[in-house]
Amino acid sequence: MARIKTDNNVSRKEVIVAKAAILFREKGFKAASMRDLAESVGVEAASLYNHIKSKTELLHELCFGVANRFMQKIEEVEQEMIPAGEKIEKLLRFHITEMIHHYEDVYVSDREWKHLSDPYLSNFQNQRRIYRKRFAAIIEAGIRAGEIEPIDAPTAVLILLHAISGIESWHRSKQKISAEALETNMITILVGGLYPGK
Amino acid sequence: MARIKTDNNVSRKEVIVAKAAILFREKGFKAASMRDLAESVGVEAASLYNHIKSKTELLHELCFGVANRFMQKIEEVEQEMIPAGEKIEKLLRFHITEMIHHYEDVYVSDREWKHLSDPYLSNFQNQRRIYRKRFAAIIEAGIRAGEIEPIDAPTAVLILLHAISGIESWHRSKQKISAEALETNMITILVGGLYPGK
DNA sequence: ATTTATCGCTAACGTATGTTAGTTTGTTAT
DNA sequence: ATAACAAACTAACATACGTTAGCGATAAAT
Repeated sequence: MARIKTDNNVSRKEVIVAKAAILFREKGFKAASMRDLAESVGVEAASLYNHIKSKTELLHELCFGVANRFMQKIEEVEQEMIPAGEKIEKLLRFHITEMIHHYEDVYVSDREWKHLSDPYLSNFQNQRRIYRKRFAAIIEAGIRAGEIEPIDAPTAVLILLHAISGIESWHRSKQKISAEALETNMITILVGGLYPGK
Repeated sequence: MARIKTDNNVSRKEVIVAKAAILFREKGFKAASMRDLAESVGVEAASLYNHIKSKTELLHELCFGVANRFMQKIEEVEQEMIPAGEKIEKLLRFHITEMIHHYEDVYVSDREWKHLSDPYLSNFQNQRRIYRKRFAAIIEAGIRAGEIEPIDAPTAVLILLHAISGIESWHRSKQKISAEALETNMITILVGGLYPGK
């Protein structure tokens, strides 16, 4: 009987969640079946339920894991005593590296959260709305300080966050530029548009 | 027996496709059932098959409808004798208005094309790749002309296109700014980052 | 060595899904 | 009015899915 391999203090549940992230990204949450997941873990479907409560729990785990990391980061950045532009850049760089290094998790959280069910769904939507509002508040502070081009802050947030999700395509492409080059390019384009002049 | 209403030279199939777009956007392709669709059309599920061949055909219809419109536009723009910057702006404006006015179609085509099946799947992926290459070629021409900041063109394309898909959130939000204001804001931010100088 | 808890297996249930077959109703043309 | 066609219906199919129950095997604790 082939047990689930667990190295390095990684619980079997965490192994399953990690594999689920890959599968959910490839096929989408609905199209990925528990039997698919079981196969990729190397076990029968029913065996998964010794470690998890339901398929949706896997999605919870992924979505809130990601959401919490971003929420923690924005709280950290908010409290620094630096210009708004630098705060934005820090957040963007965090988004980019998260997208690069926790690719599957971020991707799934971004595109599949709709399949959460209440109360997790509303909870997640709330967290998202709050995050965006706080991000927009940073931009607005920058605008009031004359440091940033006077644009609609909520719109800017949407653009910035979605722009970064473009890394998805980069991640899958064969002939990629380096991660650092990618980050530099993105910051150039995105932050460039925010500053006044020219 | 309640027939499907068709005004204005709109075929019944087109009515179904339009309703499918709304449903696929709301729930995702996999999660949206033919029975859901039937209900939203006002008919029994089996009756749909008098007008369409399969559920996937609905997705074909949507994805290639959108892809063809974009392909046609880029061909038109390529042949104009204007600076690269203006070409880019024209394309971006087209993307934005498409996203605003054919919201459901564009959204579904963007997020659900994975569920196409071959040969349509590879076909669609090809069209997408070609479109992006041609878009990148315009940017590169602009860079060579010294008109645009020297950045990695494929990366820029990804960023620009994904940034526009942020309109999704705008579209659903309650307190929205006007469509024109949105377009202006997006162009400011996105094109601003492309030009050199600061 | 024996008990206990963990983990995997087989079998199966209930439900939902896409789709087909065959029939009936409504519309259009002669 | 009637024939012919389009479009709706009912019924059912095969399949796939998430999940549960119950049992055997392995590892951990005594």
